[in-house]
Amino acid sequence: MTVERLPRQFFNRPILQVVRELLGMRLVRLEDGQRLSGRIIEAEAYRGEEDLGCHAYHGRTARTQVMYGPPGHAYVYFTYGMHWMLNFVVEAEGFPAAILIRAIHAVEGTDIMAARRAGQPPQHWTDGPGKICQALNIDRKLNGCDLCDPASELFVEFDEPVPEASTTIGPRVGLYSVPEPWKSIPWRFRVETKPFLTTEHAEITE
DNA sequence: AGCACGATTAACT
DNA sequence: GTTAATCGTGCTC
Repeated sequence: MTVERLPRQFFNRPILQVVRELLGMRLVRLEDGQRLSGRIIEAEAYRGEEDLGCHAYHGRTARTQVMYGPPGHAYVYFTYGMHWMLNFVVEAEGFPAAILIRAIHAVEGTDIMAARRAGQPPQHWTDGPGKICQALNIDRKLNGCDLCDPASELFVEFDEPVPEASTTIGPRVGLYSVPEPWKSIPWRFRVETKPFLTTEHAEITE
């Protein structure tokens, strides 16, 4: 089966639609031809200069420049003095909007991820935005990376979409000092944890 | 040049 | 539930 990278057209649409459809898709990181990948199970939308939770509320700066660029690129930033965060730039060029990838379910290259997430059990390899970047070796070198360039080392492949009924929506995480309504606006999307299963079985399966 | 704070994590009580 | 770790960013002198 031939799997294709999601085209720029996919990212060049209203952000909430893109976030919703990203669930289940496969994030792929290539390192010397080695594939590290996982299905996206949680993501959040950050949209426009009015959104006080979005870095672009400062306007265009050296850091947020990528968010104003064309869709389908990676916006990778550093925070809390130690963690990298991976985002996808979406919507039209000139308008700042990005999707934070918060959690993936590891599929390929899990031995390498396990080594980088030393001491952590599988369920904690990639269940946070900083953890994903640690497991997949994503840092400032990938900021601005074109996800739609056939030669790029970071991209998204089509995989089985997640049914609407399996998606839960809620407020974004970690915006402690952001004023309302932005603090509570329901722009966080995640694949619902299946009930009646223990944590170690509550994962996406084919 | 200095400052406050952050789209977090891991370890602890 | 609480907290230390740690430094880039954008703002104010």
